[in-house]
Amino acid sequence: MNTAPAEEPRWLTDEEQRTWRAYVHASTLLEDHLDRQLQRDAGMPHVYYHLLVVLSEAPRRRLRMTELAMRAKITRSRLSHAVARLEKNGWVRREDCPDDKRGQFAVLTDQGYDVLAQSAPGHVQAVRQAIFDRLSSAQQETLGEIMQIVAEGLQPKEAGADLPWLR
Amino acid sequence: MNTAPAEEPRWLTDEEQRTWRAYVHASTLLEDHLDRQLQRDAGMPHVYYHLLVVLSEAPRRRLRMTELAMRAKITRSRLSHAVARLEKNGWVRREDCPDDKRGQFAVLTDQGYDVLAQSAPGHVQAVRQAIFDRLSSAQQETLGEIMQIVAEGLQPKEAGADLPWLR
DNA sequence: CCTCGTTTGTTCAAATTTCAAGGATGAGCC
DNA sequence: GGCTCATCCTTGAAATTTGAACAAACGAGG
Repeated sequence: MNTAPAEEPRWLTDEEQRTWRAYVHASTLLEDHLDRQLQRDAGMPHVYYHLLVVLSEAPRRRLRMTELAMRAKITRSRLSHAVARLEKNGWVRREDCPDDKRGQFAVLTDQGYDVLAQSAPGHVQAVRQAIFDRLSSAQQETLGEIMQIVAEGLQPKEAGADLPWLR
Repeated sequence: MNTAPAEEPRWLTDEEQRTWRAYVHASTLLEDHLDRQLQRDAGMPHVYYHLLVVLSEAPRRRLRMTELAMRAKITRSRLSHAVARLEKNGWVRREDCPDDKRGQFAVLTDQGYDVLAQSAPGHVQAVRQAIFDRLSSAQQETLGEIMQIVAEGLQPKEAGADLPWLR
């Protein structure tokens, strides 16, 4: 029996290679760009900003920690640290969950909402300048499709996966 | 004079919003996925792996620190720390530059090359499974174009930009 | 009620990243 | 040479992220 795969791996073609590198290159630059823009204008990195956005859209601007972590695609550990930091800034507050004594709600404060409202225009502009102003509508449409497909492929569990016996 | 922008910012349309969120979602999942895959199979995060790849393609498998930083799109500070770590692992070695006493070469060691050779198939497979196996050739082509465009828009200086008086 | 296994959120330490600062060298110029 | 400014890379501290370990609370059986 072999310790290594018997077959030569399917390497990327030159074309695929170029595409992949372009992706890595662009996504790196974009994350850096948005992080710097938000750090400068809102005082927090992109991930934290996104947490506030997700909270702002939830009913009563609050979510259970685990739910927030899932919607923002980060680990609970990372979220704990992030919320601690945002709490220090006064953007977020924790509240006990009445139904479940283990549970905590992360609540967007009024002050947090204000920061969001003030920095949102700049952020939208940055995203627009980096992406949408440069792409045709056909390209935008395809980009959406592609990212949808890629995300589905990587999603640990899609909606309903917690009910595997139904599939 | 106004302290705030006079005009309502151009918010994203619903369609743009969906596309943007799909992008953030997918790119987050993808980076996490590759980081975990490489951390498990190669003992380093994706960024470090990429450094080794870039070095492996350079003549004599070596590059000046600044050049490596630029090609990998990271800051020199980050590179210094990263190389220090890779040096501890024995995958990279530093060498003085004869022409410029300030300069340092980062050199990929044989051991580093081996690690790369051993982990490359798994990495390629991960990328292929996440992206290329799921996209039509038309989608792949468009993805390449899009990322090329986005990268150019964010590139601090493109080729020749260090000669601004020529433009 | 009790026990077992799961879920929830936190915490610690280690690793990584960022940012500002700094030492050393190079290059142009008088 | 000496002066000035830019470049090369490193360093240290603070911030962030990761992964493992943990206590508390839940919940299904028995």
